[in-house]
Amino acid sequence: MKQTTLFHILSDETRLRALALMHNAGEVCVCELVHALQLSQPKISRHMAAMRDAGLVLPRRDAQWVFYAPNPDLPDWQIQVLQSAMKGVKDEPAIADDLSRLKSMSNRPERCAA
Amino acid sequence: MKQTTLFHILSDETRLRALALMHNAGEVCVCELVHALQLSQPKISRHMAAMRDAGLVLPRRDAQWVFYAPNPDLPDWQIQVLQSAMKGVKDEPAIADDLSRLKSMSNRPERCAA
DNA sequence: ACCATATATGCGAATCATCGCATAAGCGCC
DNA sequence: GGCGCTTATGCGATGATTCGCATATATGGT
Repeated sequence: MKQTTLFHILSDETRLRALALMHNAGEVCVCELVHALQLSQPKISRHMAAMRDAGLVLPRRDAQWVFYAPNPDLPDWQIQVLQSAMKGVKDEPAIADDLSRLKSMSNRPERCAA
Repeated sequence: MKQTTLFHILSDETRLRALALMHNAGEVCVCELVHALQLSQPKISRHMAAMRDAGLVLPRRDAQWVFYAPNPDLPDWQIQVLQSAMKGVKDEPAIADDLSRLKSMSNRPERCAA
């Protein structure tokens, strides 16, 4: 992956919020993101596709759901960029709201074993 | 500065190369960047303006030259992102070429005391 | 005042990113 | 096969980014 690609991914608020949610809650599926971030399903799906194509997140299909999780096998410098980015957003109220909406979501899909 | 602003700045190859040159050589002026990166002067000037407006670099005017240097007073997470970004580019041949062109540049302006 | 060097910017063209909407595709269940 | 739920994508519109070119501005020297 080109260096600029990682930074381009991180330069969008929706993708940053989705990443923060994944790093806090582990695996999340698209419908959880839609609920927590309060955005349209196509919008979430496209942004997740961008991150998947860049290799930043890994998809796992489970029945009708697709769960996305941070890719743990990135080069060191990319892991460090992501960690620092998470530090940079961890005190944002919007991020806390996203997480709290996720936790209070009813109908969260059951996880089966990865 | 919004989190996304930093990443947007880093998502451009020209700005990354300019940052790498500054982090390796300290202060550099626009004409040095033009020579080292082999790009047009207006292009360099605009990219430096973007980084200056974002607070990432600090300008210092010295006679007809403007020297830019990395801003050392950024929030921790931003410093860490920048350091990781520099790790990510340090092995790129293009970056090494930029630095070598800078070192072999004749007519480099004299630095006066900051 | 004039000129040379260095840097910044106004402007229009071309390119790229993002979005909403509709719709397709994948999966389980009956 | 048909239905419901979930996710992905084709398409056109809109807005942002980047660029080249010309030109303005700033500084120092003669």
